[in-house]
Amino acid sequence: MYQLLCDHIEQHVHLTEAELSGFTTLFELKTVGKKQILLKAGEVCRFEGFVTRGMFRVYHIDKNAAEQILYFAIENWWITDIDSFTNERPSQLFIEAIEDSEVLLISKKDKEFAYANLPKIEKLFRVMTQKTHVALQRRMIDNLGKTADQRYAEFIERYPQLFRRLSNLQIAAYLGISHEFLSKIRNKIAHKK
Amino acid sequence: MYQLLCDHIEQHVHLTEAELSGFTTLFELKTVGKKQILLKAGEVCRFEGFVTRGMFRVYHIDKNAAEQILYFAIENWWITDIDSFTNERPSQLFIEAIEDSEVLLISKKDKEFAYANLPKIEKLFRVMTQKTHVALQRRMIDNLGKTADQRYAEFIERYPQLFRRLSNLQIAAYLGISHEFLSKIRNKIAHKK
DNA sequence: TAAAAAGGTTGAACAAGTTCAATAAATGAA
DNA sequence: TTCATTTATTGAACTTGTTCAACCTTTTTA
Repeated sequence: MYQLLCDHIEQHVHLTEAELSGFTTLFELKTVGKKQILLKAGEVCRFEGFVTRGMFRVYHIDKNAAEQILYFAIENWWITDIDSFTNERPSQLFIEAIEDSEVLLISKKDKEFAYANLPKIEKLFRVMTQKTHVALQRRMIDNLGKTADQRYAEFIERYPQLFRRLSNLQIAAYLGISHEFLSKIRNKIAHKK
Repeated sequence: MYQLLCDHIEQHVHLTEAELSGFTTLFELKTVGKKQILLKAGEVCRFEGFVTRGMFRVYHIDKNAAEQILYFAIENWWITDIDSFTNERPSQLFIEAIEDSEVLLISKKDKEFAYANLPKIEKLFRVMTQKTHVALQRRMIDNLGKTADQRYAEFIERYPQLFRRLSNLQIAAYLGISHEFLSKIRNKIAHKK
């Protein structure tokens, strides 16, 4: 599973053997069963994680106990509450495995060590945060201007590999609609052809 | 107006006199009149800008000619289409001055020069992108789970300095609702007291 | 300073999305 | 396999938000 991480890094920056192993040895592998929770709202997020197997959801729970899903993460994606992790403040988010999963974890101290000693790692995370930000901007625009039907159709098209592995409950929480309404959208699509 | 930029940088990283002036001389001051457009969808965004006076909006226009506002930027905020700028691809966004404004612009080449020669600048932009990302995540969660009334109330509370300077048309496009509906929300609030 | 343009409000009819409750289907654990 | 739990579907009543058109106020500009 360290190979997945090495491949991922190589796609963004070029490190020497020594740099690469120096960085990857800062990570610790953790096995997480389905429905197990890695982070609870209220706790400080002590890790940044690279998913090597399975799938996670990062979500918020509001006063009405409704869940809003910020993102899903499968193999090769990162999970953390970036605000809680970097500023060491209590998180507003939950992170939960929705499949049996494996994740490589790095602590804040070790990440800062990497930033201080491996300038290319600073670049890696700057570029990754930028990419994530661009994706979130696009999603924001879609949410501001599009109907649930359109957002659902685009989700399927953009993330077919997530779509296949997710329940409609999860997708509805990601789209910001009730699962009943998603069911009605699906019915309409099925009968339209 | 270079002083504003220097102060802003100082809040995030500590640079020597030489580093600071080496970086800030890469910027060029531009005066932009109200309603003037800095970036049109379809063009490649050739600048990253630091606002020193006035106000901008960064927005998208969809197939129905409706506008979705991604963010506003007043003094001490940055404007760019980060995707178009870094990857040199056609933008999907517009950037327009909504007041008479002044902005300090840096080109991609000069920004890369800064990244290569001033490692602290890489950190500056990583930290800023992270902050922006955290704010957008919170806004995303609000959009997924809250009604327009709640989003409007929170906008006023969180950004009173923007609220005072913005028309309801702009705020509606930011909240993702019609301006007529925003008007009805305002009416309801006014008569509730 | 008049005219035009832009911004704001209101109401009525409509469309999009929620809630609740009932039921069915799929999955998981014993 | 069986029972319990989770997930998905459907309908009816309701709430939230849109659209369009009319009208009024404020700001800009010739």
